[in-house]
Amino acid sequence: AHSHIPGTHQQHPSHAAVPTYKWMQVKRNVPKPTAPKLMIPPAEFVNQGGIGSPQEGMRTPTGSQMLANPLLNLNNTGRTNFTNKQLTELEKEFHFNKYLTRARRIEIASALQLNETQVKIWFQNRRMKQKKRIKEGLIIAPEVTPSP
Amino acid sequence: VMILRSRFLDARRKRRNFSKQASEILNEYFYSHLSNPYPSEEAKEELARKCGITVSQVSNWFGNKRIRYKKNIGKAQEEANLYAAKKAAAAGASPYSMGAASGTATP
DNA sequence: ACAGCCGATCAATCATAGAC
DNA sequence: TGTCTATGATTGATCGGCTG
Repeated sequence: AHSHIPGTHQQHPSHAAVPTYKWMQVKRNVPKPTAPKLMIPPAEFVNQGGIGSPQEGMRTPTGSQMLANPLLNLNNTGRTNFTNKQLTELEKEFHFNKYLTRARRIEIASALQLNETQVKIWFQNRRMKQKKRIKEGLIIAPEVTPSP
Repeated sequence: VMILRSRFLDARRKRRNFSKQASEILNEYFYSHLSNPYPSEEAKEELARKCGITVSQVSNWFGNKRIRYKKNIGKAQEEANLYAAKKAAAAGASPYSMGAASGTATP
């Protein structure tokens, strides 16, 4: 987003080299604070007794949220750390529908404690991910109901 | 413990560094288009072919390269720039450098 | 007007290969 | 043989453009 007509304006003459073009100065907007987040340490809610259900798609990003107590969020940045449970549910829903209806989105968001936007974005990213995989030859057929 | 599980699913993350030659090609393109290091889909396909990697990998490479270049600026980047610029100039007509955007002007 | 989608990219992070 | 750095991949979220 950003690169218009290239090679047109350097920030400064800079005798030597390394001009510093605008793409180098692109700064994305702060990732949003994401939900107010209640700071109530639910204490022993860490998770039901042990690995009750490691889930199919267990994904443990070391350290970060693996012991995720704050079943939701982030540290300081706007990047949300989805829990395994959330990802598992989203994945399950995706398998059912590649696209969400407004109503469904609200249900999911509510059930998983996420914003509607986060759910929406997750599905968008998930679709792109699948497209990429199919393109790379992996993964099975597209399986699109060829609607007659 | 659970970390073990990570490999289970994240197994794909078994990466392998690209060949020296592939990196050379990618860097050459990057520095010879430093003013706008955003190869088109077609350019990516060609780079992928020449490097023997996938288009996605080319995209990942440029994405990482751009971000990491910014994170420095005025570092070894300067050096690498000269290196690549020179090399590109020498190579002259073969690889890329065609009309397209601009040209790196060569001030 | 407008929200959702696409395609590309960003930015932070993960996990490992390779340098030392 | 371990430690530290370079690097490829992943992913929640943003940017600009297009569309119903």
